[in-house]
Parts: sequence; C-alpha cells; structure tokens
Amino acid sequence: MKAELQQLLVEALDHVLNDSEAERPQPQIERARDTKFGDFACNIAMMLAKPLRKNPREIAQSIIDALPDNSLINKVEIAGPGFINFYLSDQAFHEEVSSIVKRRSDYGQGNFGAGKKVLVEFVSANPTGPLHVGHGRHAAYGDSIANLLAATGHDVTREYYVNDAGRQMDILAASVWLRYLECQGEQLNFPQGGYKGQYIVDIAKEVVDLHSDKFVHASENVFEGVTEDAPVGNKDSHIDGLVGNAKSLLGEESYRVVQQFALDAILSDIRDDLEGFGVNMDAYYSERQLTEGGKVREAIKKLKSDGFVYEHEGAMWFKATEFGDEKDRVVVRKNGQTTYIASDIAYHYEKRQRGFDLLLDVLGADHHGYIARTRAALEAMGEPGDSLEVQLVQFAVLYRGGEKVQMSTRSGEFVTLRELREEVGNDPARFFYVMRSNEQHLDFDLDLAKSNEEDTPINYIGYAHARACSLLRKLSSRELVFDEVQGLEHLHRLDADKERGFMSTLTRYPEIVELAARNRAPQNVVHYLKEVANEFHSYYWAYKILDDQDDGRRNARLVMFTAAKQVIANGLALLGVRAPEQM
RNA sequence: GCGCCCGUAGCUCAACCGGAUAGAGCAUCGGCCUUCUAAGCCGAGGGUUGCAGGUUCGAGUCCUGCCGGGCGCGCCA
Repeated sequence: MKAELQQLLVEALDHVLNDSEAERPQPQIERARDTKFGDFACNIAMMLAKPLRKNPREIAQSIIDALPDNSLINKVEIAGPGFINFYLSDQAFHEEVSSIVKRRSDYGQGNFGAGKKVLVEFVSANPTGPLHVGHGRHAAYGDSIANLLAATGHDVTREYYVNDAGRQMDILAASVWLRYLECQGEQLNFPQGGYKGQYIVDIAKEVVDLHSDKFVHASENVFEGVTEDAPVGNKDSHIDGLVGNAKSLLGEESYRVVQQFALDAILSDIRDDLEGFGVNMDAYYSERQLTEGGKVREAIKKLKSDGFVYEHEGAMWFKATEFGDEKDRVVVRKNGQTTYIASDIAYHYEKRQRGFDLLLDVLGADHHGYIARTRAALEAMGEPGDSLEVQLVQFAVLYRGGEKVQMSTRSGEFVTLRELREEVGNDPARFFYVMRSNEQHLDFDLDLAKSNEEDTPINYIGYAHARACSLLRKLSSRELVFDEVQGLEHLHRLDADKERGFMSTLTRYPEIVELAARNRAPQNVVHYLKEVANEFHSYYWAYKILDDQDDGRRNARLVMFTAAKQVIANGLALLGVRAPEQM
C-alpha cells in the first residue's frame, strides 16, 4: 500500500521536476501520527524548498496537481509548513485486509533484499561449556534478524563460528583429564585456571565409562615441574604447565582423544540447546578446520605478498593501522603459532569467497574493539570494508525475586540457557530477549517472564491471538459458519473510526517488517504487535463480534479478526515465538 | 588517558534516513464482568528528553564540550 503510494509520488515528481534539477530526493512517506493528518504524510515539498528556492506549499500544490489518477487516494491536503497529507480510500484498506487473509503466513514478506546473500554469524560461544543466559540473547536476537532479513528477500545463512583451536581447548582437555583422574581416585588440587563447572566432571565420567583407566597417571607426575597455582604463584603458568604435562604423559593420540571427546560433548549440547530454542544454524564452522585446511597460512601469505605484514621482535604483524585500526596486530607469534586474529582474517575472507555480499556479525558489546581490525583485515585482503556489519549486543542482567543473579563463568557458577528455558519456557524467553534494543542493557526478570498472572507484553499479545482463535472455535457451537467471501464483500460496512483505525494498523505490518529488517531491530515488531493487540482488545470489548442477527456484518468482522490473528502470528513467528491458540 | 555504547514520566521502555501536541506498560487514583476468555476495557494525574552551546523552516534524534553509567584498549580467545 505504501509502496503504491510512493510510486504515484515518484510519477508526480517526474512531472514537477524537469531534468535540470540535479538530484532528486527519494520521496519519504510516513504514516500520519494523527488521523486528522490523514493516513500518510510526505515532507518532500519541504525538502525541495531550499534547492528549488520556492515556497514549500507551492511545491506541494504542484506535486498534488501532477498526481496520476488512481483508486488509492481519496483526498490530498497541504498542511502546516508544507506537509502533503494523503487520505486513502476505504477500498484501499479493504483490499489490503483481503490480502492479509489470502496471503496468510506469506503476508508481510518483502523483497528489498532480493539478490543479496547475507551471512549472519551469531552466538559463536567458545565450546568450553554450556550456553548461558548471555548467549541466549545473542541466539534470540541473531535468529530474529535472520528471520527478518529472510522475510525481506535476502538469501540468509545462519552460522556459528566454533573456536575449537587454541589455548582454551588445551585448558578444556586438561580440565577434563584432571577430573577424570579424580574419578579414578587420584588426589589433586584442581587448578584455579581450569574450567570448574560440573559439566566437566560429567564429561570426565563419560571418559571413564568409555576408556576406563587408559589415561591414568600418578598425580605426582601430572604436577611434576609445574609452577605454583595462585594465590602463591600464577594461575596461567600453572595451568599451562599442566597442559604441557598432559600432552607429554598422554601422548599426542590419547591427548587428542580426550580433547575431542570433550569438544564433541560440549558442542552437541550447544547444538541441542539452540535447536530446542528454535535456532537452527545452517552451519557450524570450525576454526580448527580453517587452520588445518591451510586457509590461515594462505591468508597471511597473501597479506605478506601485498606488503601488509612485517616482522617485529620475532613476531609477524599485520599493518592494521594502514586501514584505520588503532594499532597493528600480531598474526604469527614468536613461537610460530598463528593468533586468533589470523584465523579471523582468514574466516572473514573465506566468507567473502563463499559469495556473501554482507557479513553480519552479532557480537557481545565487549567485542567492539574487534570491528575496526576485522574491517581493516577485509580491506587489506581486497574486500570492501562495508561488506562487514557488526551488531553489538549489550549484556543481559538476570533478576530473580528482585535480586540480581550473580554469574561467573570461571567458577562455573552461571545460569545456563537450558535452565532458563526450562524455568520460563522458550517463547517467553525469546520474547523477552528481543523486547529491548540490542544496544540497550537488558534486565531479564525471571519472575516476570514466567509469570502467567501478571501483565506481560507477551501475554497481552498472545491473549489477543487466543481470543481470535476462541471466537472462531465458538462459531460451531452457535451453529454459525465463517463465510470469508461474504465477509470480504461486507468490509465496507465496518466504517466506524475504531474499525477503520484497526484496519489501518493491520495494513502497517509489511512496513514494520521492512523497518525492523533495515534497522536490525526486532523490537520494532514487538512494539507494533503491542499496538495491534491493544486495538484488538479495545475493539473486542466495544463490539459484539458473534452477532447472529446480521451475517454480513459478523463475517466482515471475522475477516478483520482473522487478519489481526494472522498479523500477530506472522509477527511473533519472526521473533521465533508461537502464537497461542488458547490461554 | 584513548575508543565504543547508553542517559526520555516515580520504575521499565517507545518515538520509522530530523517533522506537526514526546507515547506505552508497571505503579498510583477512579470507573466497567446477565456480549463472545477481566491474562481484558474506559478514564485521571505524572516531562525543561542528563547539562550547556551550535546547525535550520523545524532537534529526543545531527555537531561540539561537560556530567553520570556500562564496556573495551594482550604475542588470550
């Protein structure tokens, strides 16, 4: 509807402006704030006032005069400093409502992203433990924007980057091995720098079940030559020493068996958790495979041959400062190992090689320093810097009973996403996560989210959907049938302000989907749905829908309610939330 | 110290590349269940959009400087 209006304006502008005008702004049309300003408003005349050096109201008039004939617009007025206000015909709204009912789950789909391949990388939590509530926000947000992009015609791929290489994987292996030794009766002091969560013990027990005492070594050998742990010594060198001993005592093959087992266990738990949360990744991309496949070395080689890598103090540095980063970055350490950044350069380059136009990374707010260097890397690799877009997600703080829930990953004391899902349910959890802008700190109130008595936005919206379902269910007991065709024919009878306003709100849905997709802002959908629900409840209270005296009017209202139900269901689906049939 | 994000009603938050009188919910107060789910509806009060300047027809929105809060500045990942 908006798009058609926009098209009419473009045609009118073609008449008003001749080619002498260098640049023509794209006419922006907005929904009017108030019904007294009509249905849509346009400020193009005011924007043209300066370049044309003419009175905006005069310009507005000539645009109005040039509007092509159409059945969409009922009336046009100039208001205030030069707004052009459009009053649409009732027929325009009726056709759109009819389209909602006919297109069903397809309604709201757009195509502004047609032909654009987007890779949305999100969650990408280190596979060293289960997902916690912070990752849940990334999962819910990333999946929702992926849904929004897909709904607007983008070719979307969801990907999880698995950091299964590097030091943390060694610490994971050592942690599991030490717990395994404890299970086998060895007495030892578990290192401060190790992963202390209960899940490590559980994995160790599985290693015992599978391999019995195959990996047992006396604890005096395990700790031989290892420096003191904190607080006396340094916990990092302590754990590194243990990793070294694990490798030499177990031997490469056995060490790898333990490590791989731990990784597989954790990763399958993560995948399972995400799937349970309704997040289906298209790919889990392994950092280790990237490294072992030679992609990292190739990338460094390419940078080196282009002159963007230099040696300094025994390490290889990438000249990130040449591309706007604040400092150069080490890509190969003194000891010959490549860094995480090196993998990341290769990974993002490889994404481009796979043909993605837009690389959309969803990262924690603590990663903002990462944006400049990744963009620098892409540019150094000959790729456009703006092919990378980063959406930062601020931290979520969990509250239970009004108290902040403390979390510490190190100590293994944190609320997992799985616990959250079990406690509040998938739908409320996903809804609450995307309710706020990703740039806003989120206070996640567990008691509020799981409450089904208090007023919560998700209940408010869901209740409207359930009420619509209930109406349709009630029909048969009253020996009535919903005649959609008759309802569509009688839509013109719904001419009260409340009815016209309700239909107008419903027809905004495609505009909201596009807006939310462009802004990467699922919360736009949330706020819109609250508005739909509000008008739904208000209308529901004001009018008797199941009126058995007047078939035409009843069916017309049922068409409108079916449309509302559809819009709510479609909107919630974008957020990964199911619309309840009853409450 | 430098960089990024955030400051809007008592609380939690909206406000569509800058648009018309800054809006909701919670909380407070007052109404509505012999209409289909009261998890609802109707109404009232509540604001110098952190502060000070600037840009322009127009600023919560853009720019500069302060104040307050969060995060980051490794040969960790």
